[in-house]
Amino acid sequence: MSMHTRPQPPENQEQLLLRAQRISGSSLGELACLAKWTVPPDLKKDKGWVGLLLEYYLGARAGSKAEQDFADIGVELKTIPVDVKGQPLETTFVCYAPLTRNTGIIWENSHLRKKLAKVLWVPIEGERQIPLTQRRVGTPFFWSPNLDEDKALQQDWEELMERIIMGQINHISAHHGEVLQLRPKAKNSRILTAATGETGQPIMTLPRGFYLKKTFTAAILARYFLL
DNA sequence: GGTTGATCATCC
DNA sequence: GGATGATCAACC
Repeated sequence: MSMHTRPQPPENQEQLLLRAQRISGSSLGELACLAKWTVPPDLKKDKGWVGLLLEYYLGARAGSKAEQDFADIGVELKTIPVDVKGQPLETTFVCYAPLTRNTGIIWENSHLRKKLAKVLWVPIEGERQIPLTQRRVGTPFFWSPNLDEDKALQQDWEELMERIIMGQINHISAHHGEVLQLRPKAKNSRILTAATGETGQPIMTLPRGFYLKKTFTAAILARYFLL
């Protein structure tokens, strides 16, 4: 890598993949330097820093609120921290779970399915023993759920949504679900959002997000890299 | 507060 | 050691 300027949004999927391939093998310190970004000492107070740096290099619109990072070309970007064996070190956040006005939503039209329809996975070395500047970008690849993966996601999503709609939100833990988890997603545990209680009454509860379990993303990575 | 980007750190 | 519940920051 030499000179760098922030790219425009990619015009097509091939261009996006080429950009990601071009920075694979680079260290985060190298990329940050070229972009004139300051590298934080660690991710304790900058948990999204790596994702934002990749967004910058790939031309994602900063602070995008669209359904996907690259809505025009139908792609969601996910960086995923991996260990030396290529195993995921963290679960993967997908989207918030709708806790109200959710009775008409079906799997086929769900936000989660839309987001996961096509993902550009970018593995990044994520072990804490590796200084942030020295962590390297891995090989990027496109993924779309195969039939089995789609069915597994659908089953968990429908089961979790059913519980939410039935007022069981405060009885759902991250143990529910085979490939998906429902877990808190908020600035802190004092944040509240509207939901439905056990007798159908309005309640306030912690916002929840859907996360992909590590076993699920590990299989995706294995399917690609062992192919 | 809601949504984007996620990882931290305590508890099992 | 790993997963669950908690948390951090920017933008709106």
